[in-house]
Amino acid sequence: MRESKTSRPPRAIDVAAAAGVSTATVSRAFNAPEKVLPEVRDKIFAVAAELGWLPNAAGAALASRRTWLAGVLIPTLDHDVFAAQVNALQARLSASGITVLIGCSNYDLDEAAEQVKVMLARGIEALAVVGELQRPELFEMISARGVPYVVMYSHSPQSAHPCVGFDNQAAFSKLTRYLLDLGHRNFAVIHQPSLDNDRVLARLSGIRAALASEGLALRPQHVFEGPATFEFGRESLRKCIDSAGPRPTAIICGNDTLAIGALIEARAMGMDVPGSLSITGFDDLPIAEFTSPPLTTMRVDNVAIGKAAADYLLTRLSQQAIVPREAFEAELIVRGSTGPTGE
Amino acid sequence: MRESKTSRPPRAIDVAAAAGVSTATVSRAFNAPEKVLPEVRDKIFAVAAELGWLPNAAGAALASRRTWLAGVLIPTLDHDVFAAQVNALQARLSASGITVLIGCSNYDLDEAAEQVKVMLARGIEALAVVGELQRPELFEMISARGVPYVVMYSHSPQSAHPCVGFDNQAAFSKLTRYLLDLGHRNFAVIHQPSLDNDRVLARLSGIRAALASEGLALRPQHVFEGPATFEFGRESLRKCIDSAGPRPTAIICGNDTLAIGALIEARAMGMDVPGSLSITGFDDLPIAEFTSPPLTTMRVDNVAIGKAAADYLLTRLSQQAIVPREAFEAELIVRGSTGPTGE
DNA sequence: GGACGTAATGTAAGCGCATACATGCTGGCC
DNA sequence: GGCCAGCATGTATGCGCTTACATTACGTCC
Repeated sequence: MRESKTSRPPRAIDVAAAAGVSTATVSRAFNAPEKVLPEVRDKIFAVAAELGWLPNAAGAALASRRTWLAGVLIPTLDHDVFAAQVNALQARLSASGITVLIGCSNYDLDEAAEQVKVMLARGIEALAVVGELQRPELFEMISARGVPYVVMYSHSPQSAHPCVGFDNQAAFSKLTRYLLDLGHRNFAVIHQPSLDNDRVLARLSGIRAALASEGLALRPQHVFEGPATFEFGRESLRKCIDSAGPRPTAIICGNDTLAIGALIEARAMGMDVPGSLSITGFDDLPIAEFTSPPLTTMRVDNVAIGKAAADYLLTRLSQQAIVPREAFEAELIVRGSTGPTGE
Repeated sequence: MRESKTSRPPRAIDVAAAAGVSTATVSRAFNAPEKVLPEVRDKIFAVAAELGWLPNAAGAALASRRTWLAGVLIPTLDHDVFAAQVNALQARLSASGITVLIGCSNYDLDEAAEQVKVMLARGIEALAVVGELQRPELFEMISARGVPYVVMYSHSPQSAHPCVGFDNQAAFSKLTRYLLDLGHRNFAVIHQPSLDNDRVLARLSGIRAALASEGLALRPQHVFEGPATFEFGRESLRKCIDSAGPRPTAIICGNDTLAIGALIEARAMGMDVPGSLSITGFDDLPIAEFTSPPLTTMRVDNVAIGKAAADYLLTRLSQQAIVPREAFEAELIVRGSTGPTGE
């Protein structure tokens, strides 16, 4: 491990010289140990450790045409849902010797395409991307290079892409159905920005579809779109309650953060939840269990999705077989924030 | 962008041929545009786009001896604090054309050293690492290669490493001091696993130091170490209250999750917070403002830390000047979960 | 005992680029 | 008008590794 700060890092040829072998043998000792005599191998390992040699990945990639790199493209790391998926995916791929490049698009499609371009230049051999609503050139680029990919988190039956996720539309239809069955007929929705976001769009259409099956619809003044923060949830709840006309008895929120914000504000306004107002979330954040009342929400196993996406890519990397797409289901978690209409 | 799936990706020489120039000019068009005649440059760009050529990073790295890669080593992405730091750091470095490799150690020092080894093999030119409690070989490896690094998140005055973070010990001393000034004399602590974790260790010693200055100490039965979950917070609070002997009037928690767990349980047990029990957290999670009562906690600007770490590395990368270490301060946020002792 | 298979290692080419150096060309200046 | 500066581009080498192929040594089998 000795090596002066000024000199360049040792190369395979240095190890070879010190061990009295050729660079080919050094390479084999690390990449195909069984092809090298145990004593020679041990000598090489000892010398490499002594010199602090690490095989230069760029050289290896160039010569072997393998980078052992994969990419994952998500909107942001600043969201438990994506962080959990990436964490699981990375753990899995890392165990197979694959380094993962994480790209964040910040919900910007052009940025997403740009990130993929950078990743491809780096030589990723597989890619997982959140959301299937992307610039067409994004999929074109990876297809042109024959890089296997998978769409994570969302899963729509008619999707043109392999995907590992759940059906956002079906999930919100189920949730809405649950509320309809409770007797609710007046709904409000508080949701995240929908621009370029297929998950949010699918959720909204799931709600509308379920309502339509009962001949119901959302009033424009009862749909609130804004940042996924507690504050926006609170503010929207207030506007919703204060607005003229028939007051909603059920509020469907795009995620738990918005729902908890709404819940907090409803309680602050002295409203009876679920007596006179039902509120639902999505994600089942750990805190959802502990709000008062506990939040009715839906749970998705993000760790499983990350693992499944990794497994899918690993399979595609090792063989040509087409693996069936994997559908997860969002599970409805009924807690205390929802109940029958008071009427 | 045409290119069959079977053929290998185009190379610079293909672009050169199609544009009627040499590979040197293609390289210059992308890396030193001002050295190429505008019309030639445009032709090259057009051809490159047409062919879908992306410069192979491995080849570029080998030839230029620059990888434009940096690494960041964190315990896990599954924690808002680290995710926020990484997100900010990555955004900053990405804007400078640097790709960041994210390594997660899962709080395991050997795994951390292994990750750094992999990163060095990939050719990272800079490294940010959370926590200064690491295997010595970790720092030896990066020093041997002359790779600039910075310790993120923690910052202790006597540290041997450049660091961008705050003084965990001082922060918890300040917090404890605040409670002491409120009249508290009986304390309990609920904290995360301290093994190999300098942040947690420093926090504990900050608490003990402040108490010692008043001749006080923590009773072993009032110190709870376990996973940073709501559940462990609840469970510990219950044990704490049910335990024999003098009951603590203030509970210092290692982070907000534990504190909120404790708060929930205290309220469930019918205790008056802060009337008969004060509870503090750390991190100032968004939800901390909305618990009942709102949680007294401490805030650290993780986004700023991530940015500052990136800036430090960027500076070290561009010049040799030693940049002074940057000290952040944890800000005390007094809310409703703390108050004077009831006595 | 000689031919041959096999295992261990060496030799050398080349992966896709960047860049030092060479070349050619234009224009300005005395 | 000749010379030279300076610009645009080309030529060719090598970055550090892997791997096809060559070589060597050895054991085996008839």
